Amino acid sequence: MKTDKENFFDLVYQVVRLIPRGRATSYGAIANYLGAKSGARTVGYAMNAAHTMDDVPAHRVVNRSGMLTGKHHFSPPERMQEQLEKEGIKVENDKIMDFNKVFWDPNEELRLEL
DNA sequence: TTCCTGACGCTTG
DNA sequence: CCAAGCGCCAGGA
Repeated sequence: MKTDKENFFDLVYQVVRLIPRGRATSYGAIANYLGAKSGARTVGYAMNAAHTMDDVPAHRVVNRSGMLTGKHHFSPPERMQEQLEKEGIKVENDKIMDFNKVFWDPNEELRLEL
């Protein structure tokens, strides 16, 4: 019997998978999109579980400042920045440059299910 | 069952 | 403008 909590995690994975290449979003944006505006931390926790999923580009998810706070959780921490730069996202000092440009807000781009 | 920690975010000083 | 504190949800000991 699955609980609603598991559903929340699954929703997070789906949203992250929908992030287009060369774009990035924040934990709070995803949480807000799922209705848990205060559950940004929970989103990050879901990403931790997503670490086992190759279909979930967790490297495209950063905090609201665009800082690669979760890079330390990648296999090699540098993998996250490397992936982002490979997609065209400029990263410097563990932070995404022009985050306002690469920012991908599900509420603005995916406002179809709500 | 209770306490602590954590890939965050917002408000207040 | 910069720094610190509180609140949120979930999992592990």
